[in-house]
Amino acid sequence: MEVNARKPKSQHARQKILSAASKLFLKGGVEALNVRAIAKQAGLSTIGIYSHFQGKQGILDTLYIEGFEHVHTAARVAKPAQREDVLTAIKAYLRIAEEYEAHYRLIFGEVDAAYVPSTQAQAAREKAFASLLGLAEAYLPNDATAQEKRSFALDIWSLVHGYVSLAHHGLRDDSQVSRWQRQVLRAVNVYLDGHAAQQSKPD
Amino acid sequence: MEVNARKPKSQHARQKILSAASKLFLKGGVEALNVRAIAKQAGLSTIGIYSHFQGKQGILDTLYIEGFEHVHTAARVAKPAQREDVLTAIKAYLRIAEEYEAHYRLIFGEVDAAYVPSTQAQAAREKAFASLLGLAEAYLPNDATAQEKRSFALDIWSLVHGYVSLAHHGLRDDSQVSRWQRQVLRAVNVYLDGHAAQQSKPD
DNA sequence: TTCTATTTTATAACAATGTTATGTATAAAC
DNA sequence: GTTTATACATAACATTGTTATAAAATAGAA
Repeated sequence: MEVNARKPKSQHARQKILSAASKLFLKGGVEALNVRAIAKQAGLSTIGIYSHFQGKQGILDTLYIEGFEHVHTAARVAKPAQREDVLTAIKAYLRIAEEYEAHYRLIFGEVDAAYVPSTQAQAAREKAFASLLGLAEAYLPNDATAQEKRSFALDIWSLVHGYVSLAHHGLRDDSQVSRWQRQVLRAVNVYLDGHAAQQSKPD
Repeated sequence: MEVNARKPKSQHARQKILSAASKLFLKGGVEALNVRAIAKQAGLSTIGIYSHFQGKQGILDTLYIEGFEHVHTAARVAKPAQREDVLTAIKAYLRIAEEYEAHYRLIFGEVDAAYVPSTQAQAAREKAFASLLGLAEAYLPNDATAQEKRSFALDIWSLVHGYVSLAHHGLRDDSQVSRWQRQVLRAVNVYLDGHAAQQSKPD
């Protein structure tokens, strides 16, 4: 009676644990993620977290990777990109920051000062940044240097992430999310205006 | 033999505890702040943390207030302010973010997801933001609306804080602090160019 | 100064949470 | 089928914030 024989039974446990952790995380953030709660939600004991994920760190790393994968997805654009495409990517980014708030807080360290992402988790971050570089490449002129692309990507990311972070820490008044997003997009437009003015007058 | 009779004796203990906590915090960040370590550093038992500070939360709140007081100090400028003055304030902000990194991480939540600043601590944040509004007011034309000032302050703060936050989370390559700071200032200049262009063409 | 009330204090115990240890069960390899 | 490796439940451990208890110290009133 081996039903679903393609996946070893232990992978069922791994999936159960990850599914339980994700459910708790999406609903209650990282505070809801303690090994006893995860084990209970999965209908198992805590030891599986250690055998399958090497402990709580492994759970957090998995979620961290998911978080940056969302960022990666949002930032991807096709070449060439106009201003509207940049703004569309930023809207997607902001949507993810809202919809996956727990992930967002995890990837930007609002978790526990002791959490240090694993090497693999850090690779997910690099991949997400690479997609932002892709956005810069698609938007900037073909003769833009690597340094210019990098600077552009960092500028945009700083501005947008800065807004998200300030919102997380009490600097957003009671305005609606959509209004805050319009603020972000307006700020990015101001930046893009300044950037365009620089491009049109070579030093 | 009441030497230093102006300060009740219990205030000596309070000061000892705060001094011990600050010393640990500045050196080891929030991870170094556990009640047993603080008590040991102060040469007392842990109970004083509860009677004088109502627990660890009180210690964190006190340090959080210090953090935003540093921000407040950096952002203060005299009226009227030119671009150079804005850049000077940003440099001061970046210096503080570097020199008081533990404070900076505390005020932006890189501590423990369960830490929620007290009402008094949140007031320190509002005061710091008020000084950024003052910066906006000093820089913008006299007929700028409150909304314009607020937007400007948030834009600048988002951009600068965004850069600091990205640096905290692995997005700063191995470049020197001063080079990163030049990046921030360049980005702010791009933004200010865009902003100036908007000011000179009313919609 | 004495007495009373309040606050502070050291110490032990408790609660929560990540982790490890132990022995058993299951899965994989031969 | 036997042996080896992995997964598992459970209990115990280690750490850290907090509370409980009793005693000491301080502050305020008479």
